[in-house]
Amino acid sequence: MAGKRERIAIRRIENLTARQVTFSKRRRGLFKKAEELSILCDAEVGLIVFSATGKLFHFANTSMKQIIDRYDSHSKTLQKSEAPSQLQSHVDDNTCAKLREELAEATLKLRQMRGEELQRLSVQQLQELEKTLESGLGSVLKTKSQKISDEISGLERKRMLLIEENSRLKEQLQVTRMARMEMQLGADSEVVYEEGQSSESVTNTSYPRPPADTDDGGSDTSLRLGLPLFSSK
Amino acid sequence: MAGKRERIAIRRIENLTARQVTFSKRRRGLFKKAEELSILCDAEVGLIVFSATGKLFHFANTSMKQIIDRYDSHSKTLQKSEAPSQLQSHVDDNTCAKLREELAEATLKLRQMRGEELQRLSVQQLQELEKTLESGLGSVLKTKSQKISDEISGLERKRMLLIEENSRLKEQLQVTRMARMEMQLGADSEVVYEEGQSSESVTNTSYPRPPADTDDGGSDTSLRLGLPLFSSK
DNA sequence: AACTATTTATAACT
DNA sequence: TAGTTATAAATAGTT
Repeated sequence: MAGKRERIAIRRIENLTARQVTFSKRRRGLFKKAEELSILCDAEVGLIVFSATGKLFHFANTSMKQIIDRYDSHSKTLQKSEAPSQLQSHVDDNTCAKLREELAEATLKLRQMRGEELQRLSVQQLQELEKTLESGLGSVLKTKSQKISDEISGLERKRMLLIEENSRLKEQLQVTRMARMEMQLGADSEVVYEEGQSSESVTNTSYPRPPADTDDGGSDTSLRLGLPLFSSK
Repeated sequence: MAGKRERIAIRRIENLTARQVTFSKRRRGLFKKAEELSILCDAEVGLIVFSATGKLFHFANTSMKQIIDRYDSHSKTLQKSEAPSQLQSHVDDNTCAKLREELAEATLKLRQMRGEELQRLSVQQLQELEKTLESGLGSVLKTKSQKISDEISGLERKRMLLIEENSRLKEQLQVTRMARMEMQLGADSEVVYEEGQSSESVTNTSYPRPPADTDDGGSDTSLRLGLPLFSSK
């Protein structure tokens, strides 16, 4: 009997067994797709995977050496073979290396803030991280509240404007109808019945269209902006 | 409506346009899956793809250089300097620019996670951020609890060992004193007073130094490791 | 690029 | 580790 069978979130699987099983399955799928791409589209594909336990898996439709060489010749950044050639230590290399280092550091911090790679941290560091996250979360909640509040205020303001306009229109309509009624009083005796109908309609504002179309459109826009905010939680 | 929509056979797509379209679609899918594998299973993944037209696409969750180096050290074949001299003549501007871009993005994300630069985010994005932060915070708390629990267990274990050793030492001391007492009973009459002092000391374990110094040092170490955990909250 | 009918991949379960 | 199945994702053919 199957339970709930949903897509997992893309973050490190904490359970060791589950992680290994998923690794096996997805690795197979990935290599299959790599091979298919190389065949279908006449592409040169090289894929290297090290499991968390350090085991190596690799695929190359031509040869890995060839692919790596070709990669090197395209992105001339991953050089520095152990000993011999340190000849080309340009300023650019340093800049690039520094950038890479900073990026690696930032990426690690991001992962840690997302709850990954925490094992290596001390309790002290974890507490600092916790404090940072709580603070960040607080700011986010505050900003979100502010934005929602702003949107609500905006909608309320628009609503008030519409209500005002509506009143004005009702008044105008009333005046118009009164004028028409007076005109008709002198020419037709059935006016009384017709007036009752109209008066009721105005009071309930239940006529399909107000005279001005532009305001109706504005109202629609407001609703479209506002509603998803609360349905997406 | 749609006609027959079957899986294509896995062989080179002859039609150029179809091949290019399929390449685009499948390449995206492949890279996505490569990234997912690296995140989900904590694997090191490097993927290099050259299109039929010679364009390079690549992905590495760490750094391609690191992965290739690791691959080389595993396959133990094409290490050393294959053709490093011509490759390293200059750093690819694109790579450097890309690095800079990625770093900027990572830095922005970090700042946003810390609660800065939130104004430009939509409510939707703020909610995603909130979810991420809550999730990260949960992981941090979980990890911290685990670590503290581990430390407590370790301390408890050490404490038990010390108690054991303490008992053993007391016993030994008792035996030693008894023997000494017996020896002195025949030679000196002042023994009774001295014995009373000593006996009380043993019972309270309040003498400055137990006979074995090594154990005392171990105890100090435990305390130094343990106490800061709880005073730093 | 966008849209779907289908095929695949795969998460949870055996 | 390998199979099964319900469901999510990818994608081939089309617009």
